[in-house]
Amino acid sequence: MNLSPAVQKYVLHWGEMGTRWGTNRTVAQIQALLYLSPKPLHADEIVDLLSVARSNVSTSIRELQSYGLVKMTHILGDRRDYFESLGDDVWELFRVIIAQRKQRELNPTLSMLQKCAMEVEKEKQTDKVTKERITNMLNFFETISDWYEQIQEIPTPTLQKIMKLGRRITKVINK
Amino acid sequence: MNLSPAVQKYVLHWGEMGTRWGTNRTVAQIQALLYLSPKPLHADEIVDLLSVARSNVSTSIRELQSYGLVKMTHILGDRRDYFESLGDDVWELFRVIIAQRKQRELNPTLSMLQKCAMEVEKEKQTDKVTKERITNMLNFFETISDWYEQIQEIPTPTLQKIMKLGRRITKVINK
DNA sequence: TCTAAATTTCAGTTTCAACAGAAATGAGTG
DNA sequence: CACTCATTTCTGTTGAAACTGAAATTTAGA
Repeated sequence: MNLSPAVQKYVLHWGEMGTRWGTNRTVAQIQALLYLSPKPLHADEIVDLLSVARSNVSTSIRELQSYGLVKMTHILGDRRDYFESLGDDVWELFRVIIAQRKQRELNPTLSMLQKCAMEVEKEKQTDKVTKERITNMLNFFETISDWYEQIQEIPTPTLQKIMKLGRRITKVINK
Repeated sequence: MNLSPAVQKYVLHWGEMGTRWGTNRTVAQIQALLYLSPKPLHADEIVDLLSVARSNVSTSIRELQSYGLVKMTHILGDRRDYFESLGDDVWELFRVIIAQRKQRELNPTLSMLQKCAMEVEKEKQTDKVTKERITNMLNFFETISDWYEQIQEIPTPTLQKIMKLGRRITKVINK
């Protein structure tokens, strides 16, 4: 049981990048592996293919499931859990990632900014510029947060169109 | 020399989040501090305010400068370097961050995917589904990459409008 | 050119998350 | 209800990056 060179390259790279994307190597590798696999895999196959500890696979899969990136399936006459990735629509993956990022990278800051904006207003010694910048940042985070949420509801073909439009969107908007 | 409670909260939070945004705590804290400061600060002031080592400030500032987030200024009759953050337009900050992310989180994967897509075509033993998924992911990354680049060129007011529109953009697009 | 202030480089340490392996728990079968 | 296979939890280890403090370098002015 082993991986083709191209698949191996993909999985290893995905693992390395995983750290920059906010997860750890194993989680990213497993996601890559399941994404590329034409059939569901069970935990021991993953252990084999990636040479990581069984326990590590267990916790990583759990994380992926909690994100909604990986689903469990079963095979008749086999007690073991099998796993497969979302994959038929890459844009659906994108939405899941966006939701995750919002929750981990945006929401905490958003509520901090709200508190800070309140508090700083009462501070007489604080410079006007400082107050203004906190407000600006708050507005920015609110806008981005909303956008992240609305993205969720745009169906794939439309989303694709928007992205492909790129800056030509300017023409449409300014009408 | 000290920080008001609200500013302190902001800076500390920014530092914690920094790790999730792809930098380290000190870099993020300094960026926050300079963003909120109504006047440029020199290195020793930063050391004082954040209680970090002088050398740490030095390397962190360098990183921020390389991103284009922080500029150096001078004051007449003072040899020391003073630093200030971009801040008048939060959306300009956003563009810088986007450019950074593209370079670190997208470009490496984009070129990996291109290589993999080439290679995997030659692999006869590899499943059709696998090949397809690599291609899909490549297309996705190409689209997103383009989008990141085009975002750079959209002026702030337009960008703001687009974001505020959110999913109502659908109506405009589908015409 | 020399000196003192300012900055940067470097080597050692500290910190923290990722991971392995063992032990514990759970679940299906005879 | 025991036994076995599968999964999860827990604890200790490891490795990588962040950070400090000292030493080295650079820079501006006399």
